[in-house]
Amino acid sequence: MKALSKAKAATIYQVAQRAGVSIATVSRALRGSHLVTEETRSRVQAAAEELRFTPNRSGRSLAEGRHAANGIVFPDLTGPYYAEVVLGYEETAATVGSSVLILATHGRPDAAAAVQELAGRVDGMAIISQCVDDDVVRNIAATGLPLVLLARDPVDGVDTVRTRNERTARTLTEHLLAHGHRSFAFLGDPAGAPDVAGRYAGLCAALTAAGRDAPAPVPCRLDLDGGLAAARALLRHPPDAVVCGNDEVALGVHLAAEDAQVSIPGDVAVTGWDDLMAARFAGLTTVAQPMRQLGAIAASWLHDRISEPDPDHPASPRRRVLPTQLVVRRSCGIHPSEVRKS
Amino acid sequence: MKALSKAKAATIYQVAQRAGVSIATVSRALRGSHLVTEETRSRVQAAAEELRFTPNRSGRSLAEGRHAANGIVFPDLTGPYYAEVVLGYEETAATVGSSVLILATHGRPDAAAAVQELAGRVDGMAIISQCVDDDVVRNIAATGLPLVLLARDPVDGVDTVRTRNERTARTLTEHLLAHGHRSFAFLGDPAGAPDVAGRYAGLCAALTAAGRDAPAPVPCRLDLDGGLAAARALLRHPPDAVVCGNDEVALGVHLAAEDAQVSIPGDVAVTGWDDLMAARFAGLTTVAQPMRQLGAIAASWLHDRISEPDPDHPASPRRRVLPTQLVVRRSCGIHPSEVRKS
DNA sequence: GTGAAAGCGCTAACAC
DNA sequence: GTGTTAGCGCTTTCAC
Repeated sequence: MKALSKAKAATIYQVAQRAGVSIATVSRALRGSHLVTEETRSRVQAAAEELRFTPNRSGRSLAEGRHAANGIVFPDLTGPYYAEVVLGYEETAATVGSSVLILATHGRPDAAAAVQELAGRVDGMAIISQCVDDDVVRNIAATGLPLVLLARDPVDGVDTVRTRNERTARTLTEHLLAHGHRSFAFLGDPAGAPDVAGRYAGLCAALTAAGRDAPAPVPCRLDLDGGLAAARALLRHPPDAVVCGNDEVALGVHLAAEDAQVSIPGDVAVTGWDDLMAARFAGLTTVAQPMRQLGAIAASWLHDRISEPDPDHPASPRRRVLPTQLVVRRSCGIHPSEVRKS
Repeated sequence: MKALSKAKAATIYQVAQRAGVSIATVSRALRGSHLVTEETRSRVQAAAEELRFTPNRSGRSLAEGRHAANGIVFPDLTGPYYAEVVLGYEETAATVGSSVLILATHGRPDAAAAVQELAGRVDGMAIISQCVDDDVVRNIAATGLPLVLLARDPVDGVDTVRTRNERTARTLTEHLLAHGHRSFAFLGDPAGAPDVAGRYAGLCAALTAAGRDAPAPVPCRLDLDGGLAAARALLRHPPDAVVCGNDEVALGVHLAAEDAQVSIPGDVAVTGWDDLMAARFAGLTTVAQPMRQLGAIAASWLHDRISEPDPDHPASPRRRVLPTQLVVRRSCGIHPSEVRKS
């Protein structure tokens, strides 16, 4: 038995030689074709194991004309939101035999190039939120590469999955109004993300319907620090209620309120969005959304597209809006005795 | 201008034909070689854009003999812990030009096969915790594929990065003893993860040093529900302090305590590990660890290995233990007035 | 049931 | 500066 080179991975040729067969037979044997005698198969398997042979995926992909891999692009993985979506995606992709490539854009200027390059290594790709421009999306879609947009405004003929924002934001606002809150602030930049835009729109719609003025949004980064910074200014003259673009912002407001000795919900009500684990422990009223499912649907739709019978006449684009749910906790001013567990 | 086929991605041959040059020139032009006139380059670029050409990565990888991609394997992505590690990994990998493939094992029985298959599509791979057996790790390492183990007991000659567990657990325990706590419980399965084992060992060491008996561990799943379930039984006769394998478990204990009307820290002290965002809002005493950095180091070491000058004589295996830090909040019994913000 | 050989899309010598 | 061509590792006809 020859010494194994530690540096170079074994190829199908070496396995073939060792087993005394042709590379075609090795390929067949290892992939479970029934066109091989059991005897040959076990000889091949033995050789493959001795050489620790792992088929080179590039070779295989090239020959098969597919990558058996999908990509997912998102702005970041901080905060549980994207992580959950990615996980739902991975889980479903795995069940249909696709590997998953991730790409975080981090707001990098060269994000477009990175996405393009990703497009060359996958059979399909999901894009979350506004991490790249519509132009980039259109270019890639025009390539024929299957695409699914998540939590993002639809583009031309591309599949899109979103969660319900506007309607639930209206419900949330009505709830706050019922609590007697009259003056409102909104933390988040509607222009920055379609989800935030929808939430702001819902707030405005409900306020207008109630005969009240809608506040101008207070743009801020969608994380703890963003909320903290925005709240510091805001809390000097607090409104009755601060509606935040997401939970992290709302939690930032919590921290700022603590610093400023402002009581929640005594002095000001606060709401978030996403229902992160931390929201539960902070007693934050928020909106739960099926993040995992968002990712799962993307992976599943992508798989459908990839295995479409006639790619020249693709099925018409799919759209779906997943329901979201108001989760009332104490931060919006509900009486302590009424606080629902969970 | 011919109609673009929507179904099939363009190849270098089509670009060459359209630009009236050879494929070699296309390759050179597009990759910024200086061996092309500017005039040719722009012709090629125009053709490439018209055809929306994206180089097929399989072809390229095969020719170059490298994938320009790294993998990372982890048990799950729920809870912020792994997500942070993965993000740190992605971030660093991106800066050195590697794409990232993720693989969640979910405790699947065929995890080994999935990891093997992953090994065939990457230039290197990081493995977090005990998501696959040592045998699998050894097999892959023997292949010559660069590997880094994270938060896992070392294997043979494989690079390993961990975070400090035992010593900080001792510090934590001493802190609890100083609070006057005398009876302890530990929630988590030391046999399930090396991190947990280290934390338990530290607890025991500190207790033994203080002349007290170490409690037997109470095995439980490392998530909210695991902690909740384990705590329900435990809280019927609560010890002075419950030391948990991680924050999620500790937060589960919080929920159980709330249900059972047991006060934290009045009736029982609780501590976690990881310093999740939720821990801050739950007032949980815990231990912070540099998860992001863990991932970043893995990616960087992998890159070093991959570009090692002489793969036949690899540098000796690297080991590193990252420091962790006790974060004292109110759940361990500190007086409210002393609670440190953060 | 097995082997020989033709690609898959690309890079990199090597010619010119 | 550009073209020709030989692979990279694999799958898959097509012969036998």
